Amino acid sequence: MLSERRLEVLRAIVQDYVGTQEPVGSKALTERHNLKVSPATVRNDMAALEEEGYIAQPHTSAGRIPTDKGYRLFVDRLAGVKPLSKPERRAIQNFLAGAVDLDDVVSRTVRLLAQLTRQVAIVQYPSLTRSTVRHVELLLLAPTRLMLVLITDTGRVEQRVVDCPAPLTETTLADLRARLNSRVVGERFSEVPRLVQDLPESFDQDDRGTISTVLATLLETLVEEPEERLMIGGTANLTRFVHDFPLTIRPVLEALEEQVVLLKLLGEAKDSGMTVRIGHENAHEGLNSTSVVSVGYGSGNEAVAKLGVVGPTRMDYPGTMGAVRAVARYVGQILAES
Amino acid sequence: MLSERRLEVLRAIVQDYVGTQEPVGSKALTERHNLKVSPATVRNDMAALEEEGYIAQPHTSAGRIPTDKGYRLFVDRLAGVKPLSKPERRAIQNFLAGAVDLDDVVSRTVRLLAQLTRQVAIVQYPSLTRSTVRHVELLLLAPTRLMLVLITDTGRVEQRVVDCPAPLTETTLADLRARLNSRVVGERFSEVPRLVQDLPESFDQDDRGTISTVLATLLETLVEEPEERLMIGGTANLTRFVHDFPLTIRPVLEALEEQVVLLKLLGEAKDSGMTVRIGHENAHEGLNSTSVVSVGYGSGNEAVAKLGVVGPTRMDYPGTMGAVRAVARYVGQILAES
DNA sequence: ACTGGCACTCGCCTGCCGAGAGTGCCAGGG
DNA sequence: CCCTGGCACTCTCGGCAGGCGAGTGCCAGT
Repeated sequence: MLSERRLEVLRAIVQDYVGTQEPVGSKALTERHNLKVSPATVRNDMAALEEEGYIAQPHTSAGRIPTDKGYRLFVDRLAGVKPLSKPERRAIQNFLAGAVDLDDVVSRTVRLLAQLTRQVAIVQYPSLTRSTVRHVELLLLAPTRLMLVLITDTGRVEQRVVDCPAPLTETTLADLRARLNSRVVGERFSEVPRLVQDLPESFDQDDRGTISTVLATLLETLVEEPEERLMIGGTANLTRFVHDFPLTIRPVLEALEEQVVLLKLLGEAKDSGMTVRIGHENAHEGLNSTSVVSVGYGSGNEAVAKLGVVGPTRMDYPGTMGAVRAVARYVGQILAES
Repeated sequence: MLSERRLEVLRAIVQDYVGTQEPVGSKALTERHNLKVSPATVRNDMAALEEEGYIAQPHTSAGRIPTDKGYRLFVDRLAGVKPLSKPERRAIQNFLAGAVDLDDVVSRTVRLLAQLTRQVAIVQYPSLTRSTVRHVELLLLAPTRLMLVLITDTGRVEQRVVDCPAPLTETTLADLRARLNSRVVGERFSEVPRLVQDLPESFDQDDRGTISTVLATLLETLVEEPEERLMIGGTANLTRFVHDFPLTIRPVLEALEEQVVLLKLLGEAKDSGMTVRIGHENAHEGLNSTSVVSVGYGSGNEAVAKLGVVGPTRMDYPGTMGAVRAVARYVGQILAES
């Protein structure tokens, strides 16, 4: 077990390294933090910390830098979440409140998060699966071809073209539209399959096939993966770590281009509470030198999607976590209001 | 006026420099291209080209590199557009044909373009203003609140919430919906204002205010800036020019994050034909060391939006232009079909 | 008008050296 | 037993000098 002071030394190393981006030595440590001991003592502690794998030296006779394991301990036990200042919180609220539609909310959130953390921000669009239906619209494009438009309470619109096995009249369509809406409006997506199950039976034999097809398409749209879309921003912030360039930045940019990778990344995060994945804890190889801080957000007390930031492992964890948490909270508020 | 051979020398310099990324000297030139003259002669020509500002040397006793002016001449007079091979064209068609909706078309186009050119791709969403109306839907959300959904022939869906001055019945709404659609479906956006002008008059006095409000919202949606949305991809390709890093890459990434900048960038391009903007010809400062190749695309014979790529001034212009043109053509086809 | 030759310039690479930072270890003191 | 000061050692980094080679400009000759 590590003594209290050794933990203190580790904390000091992380803080200094995050600040200066340079390996930190024993002398500098005793000067900048008022540890009540001499450099020599700190050296012994550092040797112990290195032995345990919390810190490492890039080469002999350089200072120490934290390892992934060191950051992990720092995040878990040594640091809290740094709350934002009042003015910052006000600014966030005001900025988000100006959004005109869902796209705008997401895009503002991304910009905000990127600016606050000075890192790459990722925001998932609110998921369908936990949303409720606001309206289902059916439009006849051709006798055997119609368009299905689904509108959700989060303001999202999904459209699908349906090819029908048999022609459909405007009257039947209007009937279907009315009955469908009366059953599903205001309901959770997860409830819809049960609610429409027996709908085809109440129609003419001739139309049942078509109606089943339409309903099948609707259900398909509803269960569609709990979110395909997301938005990222702040990639220019990657250039701030000019040091280990461009070997690090290349794979990161590549990873960020793959929506699939990012979705998996957010998917791996816990559903509730904040998740921090440090360095090699990230499954994707390109992100092995980055950390991902993510959290769920939602309009009610349940998360409907996630957001987060990607930055170098040497990031300001308390500050980043504070910003991510605050943004998630305020986005949730905005979504609840609209 | 430059002699034929000097132009040939310039072309050779551009080609070699684009290939090797290194300043090219007189000896290498005579070896790699079969100019029928000696290095000494080429040196004289180079001196003349430098005098005219088409090439420059980074420092004394290094080879020459083309200037922006040199590239300009190269593009305008010395190089054509290199058509893609048959297999490449097939691949493009197949890849785009797999798209399921408009978002998918755009996202596939971006990926395709980025991959073909190995540069950063930008694709504007098809513009509303030149599209035609496929359907207008009106949904009552509350007695004095309705949602207007506009569906375009390019498969795009726009939605607006309208607050009405007076309550509206379902019957009136259905009436309005029917009359509105019978007038505008299949029409160009630009025609719509004229076509709906006298519509309020045919309704009850009480409803006219509301109907005018709805129509106003519709018209607003129609004239909305000739496109706000676009998609970019292939930013990881920026890391291929590791040389003048990161001084160049930083401002470029920043510029790419600003949708406004990109829209202006595409807006500056000619409406028809391909536009190439080289280095300092780009208004935005961050893009002074890049070239932008852009072209309009559309479902008919008119362009409804633009797409292009951003790359270093030292790019393979003929190849890039060929890829951009081909992709634009095939996207147009896909849009026309759907 | 083109060519070969020649002297010259300059950036890049290499090896070398000294300074400085940081370490590990050890013996001594509270 | 833990902390401390001292000391020798290691290794990186920056600066400097020298050699190499690519490339140039100029000039005299064909």
